[in-house]
Amino acid sequence: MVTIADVARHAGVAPSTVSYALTGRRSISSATKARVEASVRALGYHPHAGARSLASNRANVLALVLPVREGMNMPVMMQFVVAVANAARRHEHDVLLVTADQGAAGLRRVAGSAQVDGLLVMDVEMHDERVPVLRELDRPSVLIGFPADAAGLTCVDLDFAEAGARCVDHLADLGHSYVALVGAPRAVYQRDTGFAHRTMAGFSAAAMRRGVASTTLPTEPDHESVRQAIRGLLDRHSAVTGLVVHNEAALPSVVEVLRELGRKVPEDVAVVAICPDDLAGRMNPPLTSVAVPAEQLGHHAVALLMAKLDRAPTPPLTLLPPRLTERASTTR
Amino acid sequence: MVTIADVARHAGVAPSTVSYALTGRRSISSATKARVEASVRALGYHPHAGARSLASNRANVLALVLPVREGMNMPVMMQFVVAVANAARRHEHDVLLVTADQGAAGLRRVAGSAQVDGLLVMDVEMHDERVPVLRELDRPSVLIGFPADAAGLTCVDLDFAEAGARCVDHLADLGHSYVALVGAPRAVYQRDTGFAHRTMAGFSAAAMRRGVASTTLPTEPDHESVRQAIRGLLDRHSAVTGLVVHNEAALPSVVEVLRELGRKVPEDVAVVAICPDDLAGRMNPPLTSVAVPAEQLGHHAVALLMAKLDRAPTPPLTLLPPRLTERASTTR
DNA sequence: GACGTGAATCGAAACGATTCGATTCAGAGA
DNA sequence: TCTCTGAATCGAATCGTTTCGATTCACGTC
Repeated sequence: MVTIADVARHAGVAPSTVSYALTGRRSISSATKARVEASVRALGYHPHAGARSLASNRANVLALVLPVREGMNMPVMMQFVVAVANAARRHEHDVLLVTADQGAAGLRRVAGSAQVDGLLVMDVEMHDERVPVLRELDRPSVLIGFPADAAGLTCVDLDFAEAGARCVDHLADLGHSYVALVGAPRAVYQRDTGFAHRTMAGFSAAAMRRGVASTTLPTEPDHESVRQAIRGLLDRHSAVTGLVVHNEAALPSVVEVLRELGRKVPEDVAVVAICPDDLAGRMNPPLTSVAVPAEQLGHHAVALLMAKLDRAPTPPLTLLPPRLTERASTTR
Repeated sequence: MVTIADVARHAGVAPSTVSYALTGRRSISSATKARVEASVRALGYHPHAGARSLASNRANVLALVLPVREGMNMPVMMQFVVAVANAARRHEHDVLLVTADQGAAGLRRVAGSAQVDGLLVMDVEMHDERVPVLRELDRPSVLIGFPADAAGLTCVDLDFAEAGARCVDHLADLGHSYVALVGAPRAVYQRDTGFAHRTMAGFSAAAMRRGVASTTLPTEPDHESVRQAIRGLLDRHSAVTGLVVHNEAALPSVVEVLRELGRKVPEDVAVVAICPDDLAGRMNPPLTSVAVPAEQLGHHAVALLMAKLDRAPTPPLTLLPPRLTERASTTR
């Protein structure tokens, strides 16, 4: 293995000078710096991560705590993961995966062993068991999503309440007077997952505000369940002409079932989705949607965590404003 | 921070004794061991990962190199990731994420800095640029999937050739005499991704062997493309009565389009999918399928990597045998 | 009773970086 | 000429483990 001492010898300087030349923590003459960098390349030097973390008390690694639970949407999740990993790299950090089944012990382990400098927690529930653990840990963390009691935490999320409201507003603007929210699977609500609740709350509140009748139903993603749910919905609430779908996995089935039931989109039923933009655009017809900006959320979360690591002040709550894109599934 | 010296003091032994008691690398009397463990719990001691890796030359971390490319199926990918993470934990290892966009430099960095002990590489292409890098690295690695030239590498994968063949055999057994392979998006073939090629090869070879006419078509996942593809297929090859679908994302659309075209499944067209079991079972009708055993593959890959880390001999190539499950989309 | 043996434990030297004074040196100011 | 200053560099301590002899001790043997 090539060590910093080898580089120092090769460049004719002291090891500490190499360190300063590479980290930039003290001023080094540009001539020396260039010589050091040349030696680094010549020898193929990579600082030993363990030694570095031991000496500097920084691992340059973030933990990404990702639950994989029933009803979750994997493509969206994956977008997050990749966005986070890439954003972290841009800040000279790597990402260590911690799955939810490792539980509180997993969090304590990676934080306690100084394996990671900070934690990023995804898919936070209203009463999340991981939240108290995070509080007791001495490492900074950022939650993507937020719990009922967010005191003392840093959270980022899409403003789902506003997203739900924007959907209703859009439909109301188009003249619809009876709308339904086709939501996440029941399990997600039972877990009290924040984003699902907030969407629903925003949806209902906006309906009230706009004087639009509304109803909501949780939906399982398999085709048969969707069929029964939609059929039941249109039976019981025959005046419904606008659907807000907040369930990526069920989306194709919803559209198909409407067609099957002879309801044309958008003529008979308008559909607005809350999902990643590319998914909405690929549907047939392309769906008007409020984007879930996975990429942007991931970047933002990493940026906040970096700020906390630098002891910079950070806003406790960041809600990204929803953006609605009109496509063929709703028309004026 | 609680250090091993603190634990040693608390337990009344030398630091080295604590180390031996915890790692089990030398025999320690059970009385002492118990005392040390009690102290560890009492003080909440976690060994400092950096110090450990520096001293022992092992990081207890695996790199998971995951590309996220066009045409890839995220749910399957995610199953892999989670399976790998959990399997790694069972071997006392963590998982560091390396995304493909970090390229060869990323591999060199994590390996060169001793950040990881070994690498797991997913979605390997026939002529994968990462393969030469892996060869030059001094760390052991395991590929999930395999390249054209696998000499000197350790690879695990589902036996996709056999999977394709099993599908044809099943359809041939049912009396079908003209079958089609609805494959991955064109981009996947253009990249020379191994699994897609091998499925196609196995499919075609089996068709020859069984005296069954066959055709193949790459397929984009969006609904409209699927419709055109399937319609075109049934126009040009009107005698096709059996479909093998190796494209998770297109699956729902394929079934829907068949229905739309008035072809009943399984009466008019039999469908066999190559995809994760749960997905096949959730479709309407439930599809006969050859399972892509993500969980099993992930575990196996980790087990092999662990064996290599222990310098145990490992088979260079492992092909998991495909398992076909009959469901409602094909009938006798 | 001296001796060899093996199990249990100790002590100290790595491991490879960072970091904090200390040192050197050139140039400015008096 | 001497001192002062600040930039550039050096040297040594430090981080918290693991690991490799060395040491201790109890016990059985001759």
